Amino acid sequence: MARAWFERDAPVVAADLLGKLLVVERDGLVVSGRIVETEAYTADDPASHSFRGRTARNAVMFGPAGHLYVYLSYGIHRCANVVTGPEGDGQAVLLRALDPVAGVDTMRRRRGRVPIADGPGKLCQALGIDLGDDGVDVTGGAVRIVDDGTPPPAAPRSGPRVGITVAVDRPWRFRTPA
DNA sequence: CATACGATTGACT
DNA sequence: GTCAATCGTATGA
Repeated sequence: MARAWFERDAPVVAADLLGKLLVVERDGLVVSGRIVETEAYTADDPASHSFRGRTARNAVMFGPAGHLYVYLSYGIHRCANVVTGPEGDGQAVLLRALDPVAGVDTMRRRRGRVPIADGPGKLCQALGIDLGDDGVDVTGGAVRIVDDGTPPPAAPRSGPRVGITVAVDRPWRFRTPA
């Protein structure tokens, strides 16, 4: 995807990401999956890491769109986001779940025989995304988001975000219907 | 400097 | 359904 595609507002990109492929190429292994669940976060959103301004951790969120924002969650898991919107805005889309497409055997090995990625932590584990990937460009390169021609669902399911207790009036969780 | 807590997951009752 | 794991970060003294 081109940079401009990511420069739109987070809720728009979040819905449009459904159906796209997330590809991770590393150590000669290619692993990919189709994105089926996302969540949008903006700077005026109390639930967003960017809400209280730029810090060392969320610096990438305030950088140019189309880059990966990876952080450690609960001291154990990693969560991957794609930065969206104008540079300096602090918007991002959390990649919550995807359906395995390629490299299923690799995903199975990383995930302990279960090649599913139905949660942000599991997704990163299956694809091998870690904190070293914070800030990488996903418009091309080892970690990238590509369009294989599959259109986003016409009627994505949306609702309140998971694990969020504030701003529940923003239905910014998007999911591909089963 | 001290401390409370989280955009989660998996194991256990 | 309940709960511990585990540590970087944000926040306050």
